[in-house]
Amino acid sequence: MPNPILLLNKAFDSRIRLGIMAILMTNERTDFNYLKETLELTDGNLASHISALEQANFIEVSKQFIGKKPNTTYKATPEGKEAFKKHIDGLEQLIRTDNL
Amino acid sequence: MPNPILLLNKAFDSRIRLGIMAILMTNERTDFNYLKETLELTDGNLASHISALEQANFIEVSKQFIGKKPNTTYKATPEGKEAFKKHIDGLEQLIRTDNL
DNA sequence: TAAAGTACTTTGAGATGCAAAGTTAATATA
DNA sequence: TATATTAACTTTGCATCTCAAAGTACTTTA
Repeated sequence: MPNPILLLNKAFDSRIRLGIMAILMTNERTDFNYLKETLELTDGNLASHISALEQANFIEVSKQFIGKKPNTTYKATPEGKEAFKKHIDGLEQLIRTDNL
Repeated sequence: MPNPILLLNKAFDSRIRLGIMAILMTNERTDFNYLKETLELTDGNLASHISALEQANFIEVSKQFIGKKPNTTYKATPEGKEAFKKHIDGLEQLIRTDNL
C-alpha cells in the first residue's frame, strides 16, 4: 500500500478551511459575513484562514460596495477546486482502502 | 444551514491521525512498525500521534513479545470507530451540502 | 564486546490556532 | 460637528501542535 497521507492536502487539515472550501464549491460566490456566521468564527480567525487559502491560490478575493457598504466576496479558483476535489478523492481512498 | 464544522472531530484534523485510524478501521490490529513504514513517519512523530489518539480513548495499546522481541499493537476502540465514522459522515455532509 | 532493533520519551525549534483588541475608512446618527 | 456604527481586517500574544533528532532502556545478534 502506498502512503495514504500523501493523498491529502495539508492546506485542508483544518476543519475551518475545509468548511470554507466546501461552501465555495457549492456557492459560486460568498461574502465575509456569510462565512463568519455560518462557520461561527471571529473576524480575526476567519480572516487568517482566508488569507491562508488565498496565499495557496485556492480562493480569489473581490472587494466592492453594495450601496454604501463595503462588501468582500470570495470565490474558489480553478486550482482551489481541483485541489479540494483531489483531497476529497484522497479521503475516499483512505476510507475505502482494503489495505493489506 | 447549521455550522458544518461541528460535524467534524478536531482529533482528526491531522492527516496522520486520519491515516492511523483509517488503517485501524480495516486492519483489526496493527503494530508500530507497520504504521511507521506505511505512513513514513519517524518514531517520535508516530508515537506522539498515537499517544494523542490513546488519550482520546480512540485506540487501545497492547504490548507483548513475539519470540524475544517486544511488539506493540494498536486497535481502534468502539468509541474510536464510532468517532471516526461520525467524522466521515460529517465530511460527506460537508461535501454534499447543497447549502443555501 | 559491539552493533542493531523495538518502542518509546525528551528536547527544542518552528508553525499554527485562537480570541481579543486595535485599525482604517466609510457612513449614520445626535 | 462629534460620536457611533459597520465592514473587514491586522496585530498581539499566548497556547497548542508538529516535527526531527537525540536520548533511553532493554534485548538480541554478530
